[in-house]
Amino acid sequence: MGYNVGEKWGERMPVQLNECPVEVVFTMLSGRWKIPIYRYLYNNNKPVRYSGLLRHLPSISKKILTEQLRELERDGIIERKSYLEPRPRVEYSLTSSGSSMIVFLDKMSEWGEKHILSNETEHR
Amino acid sequence: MGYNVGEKWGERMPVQLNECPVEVVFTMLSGRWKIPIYRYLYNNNKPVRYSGLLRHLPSISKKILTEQLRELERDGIIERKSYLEPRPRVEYSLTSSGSSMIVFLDKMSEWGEKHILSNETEHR
DNA sequence: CTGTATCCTACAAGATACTG
DNA sequence: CAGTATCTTGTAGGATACAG
Repeated sequence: MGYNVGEKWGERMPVQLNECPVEVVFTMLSGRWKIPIYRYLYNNNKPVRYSGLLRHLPSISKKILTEQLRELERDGIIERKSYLEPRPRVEYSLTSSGSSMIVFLDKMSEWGEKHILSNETEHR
Repeated sequence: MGYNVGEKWGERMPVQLNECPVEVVFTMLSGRWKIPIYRYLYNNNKPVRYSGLLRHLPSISKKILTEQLRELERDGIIERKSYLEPRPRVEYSLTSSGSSMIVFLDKMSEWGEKHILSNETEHR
């Protein structure tokens, strides 16, 4: 954890070198809908269509969905496959790199389950 | 990972139940300076003064520093101790709960080291 | 030294309409 | 079906001045 302090956290730009990997990974996943999208793809465990995502995420707009998908794709977390067949469709799925994020996401979830509740009760 | 989709991601509010822990933990740590602050406290391994943080984080303003510290404190990640002695000072340190975040932060860092570079080379 | 109080700005996110 | 193109808005983050 001995990295320089980056000047542009949260900026959704392609990754720079010499940044703290934790900050970089955080940035990759920060976006109102990225974790929900990840969860949906992960749980489904098979490619999901654009319209499927739209249906599953009740209050997202198309513009935002496309934006977040493009960023996830750019960062190598998801994969986009377009089929122009009879009825055109686009399918999204996690890349192997994306799937491997589950290692720390699981740990995060565990930490959360253990500490979020104790906060709640502590504070009232 | 079978949680409902929260409506208020990124909102820096006290934690609600029934949310995805991953999203909650993400929210706890999202803030331009939270990871840098965490890193500084973690690496120092002993209480750090407000002015020390201010000096270490070159381009942060006092308002923002105080804000982020208050949120980290509210979420049980750091601890604030104020001494009114001859020369008043305030010291911040990680709580044990905060320190235990290192478990997933290390995994995140590992993932980052492995995948960020391969992205870079891939894309040029 | 350790903060508040104001004011300001940039940008992520959303609403809505249009398109290949 | 799977997107763009515009326009609007809320809010995180910052600059600066003042205060206990």
